Amino acid sequence: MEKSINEIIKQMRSQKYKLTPQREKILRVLLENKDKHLSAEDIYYIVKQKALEIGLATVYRTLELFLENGVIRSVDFGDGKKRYEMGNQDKEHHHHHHAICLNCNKIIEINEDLLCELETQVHKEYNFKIENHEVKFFGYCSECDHK
Amino acid sequence: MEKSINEIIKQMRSQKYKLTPQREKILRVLLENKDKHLSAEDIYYIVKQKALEIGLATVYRTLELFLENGVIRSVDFGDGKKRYEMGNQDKEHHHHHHAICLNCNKIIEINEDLLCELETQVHKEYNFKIENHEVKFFGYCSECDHK
DNA sequence: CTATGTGCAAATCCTTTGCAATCCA
DNA sequence: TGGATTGCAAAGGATTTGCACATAG
Repeated sequence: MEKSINEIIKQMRSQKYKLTPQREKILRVLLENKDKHLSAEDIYYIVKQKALEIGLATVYRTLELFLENGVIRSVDFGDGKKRYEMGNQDKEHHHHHHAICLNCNKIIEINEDLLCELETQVHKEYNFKIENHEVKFFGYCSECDHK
Repeated sequence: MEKSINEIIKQMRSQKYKLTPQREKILRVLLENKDKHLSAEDIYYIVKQKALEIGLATVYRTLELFLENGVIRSVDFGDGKKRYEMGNQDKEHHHHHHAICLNCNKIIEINEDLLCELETQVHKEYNFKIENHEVKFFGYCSECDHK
């Protein structure tokens, strides 16, 4: 279940963070675009459009803050910029995968928790022809686990 | 089976490409560092060290060339720069996965063709504690497949 | 009030590009 | 020779940082 904006705001307040109009607006933009994978610049322009003066640096700093607090997560589609979406990266939370079209750059969200059902599955369910896949595991190696 | 340097050189020659000392040196550096995941800058310095004057732009241009011809592939560990290694990205070829330590940034190569055996497997075999994994599929969606 | 947060501009980092000089085939 | 390739320096795009001013709590 996704956290509501109020829960997140409460969470922020309870820490040493201030709830500025900029932060709240960025949060709302992210919430209103759960399906979009916005870049920092995307967010910057959307917020400005909504009649709030804001600097690009503030957007970056706020996203960094949200990232550190598990409010959002970042995804990298290899196009040179990071994108952001609601939700944290914890293992407990739902992971969804992305299929990126090499031709039209469309990003298809694949809600499939098991990685087991490999190319065949993806191909069947989404009619997406896989040319290449990339897997990254983030975590701690045996030497660092105990630190 | 990996192509030998001679095969690759032959392959380059057979096309419209010229075999310059810079290109050959870069190729050798890549061949000699199969396990390293070098960035363009890494390669630049290694080549210079080997007593060959070269420009960083040439390194980038050569890597681009090799990439287009399937001589090398690029990997992105999310640290802001691309890294390169021998081998192409074809589905027919062997894929290996990377486990990236969040603490020491060590990159562990996981030679496992089946993705099925998920976290449990990786944890058992490499003693790597996964906090997060990311999967990317590159290919063509149903709308683009036929083009 | 005062630590925190903001906007702006400058700085950084990686990568690409323009161009005249150079080199391989 | 002549088109491909190089090195340099400048340009580019994304992100970060320094700093004086503004503001939430």
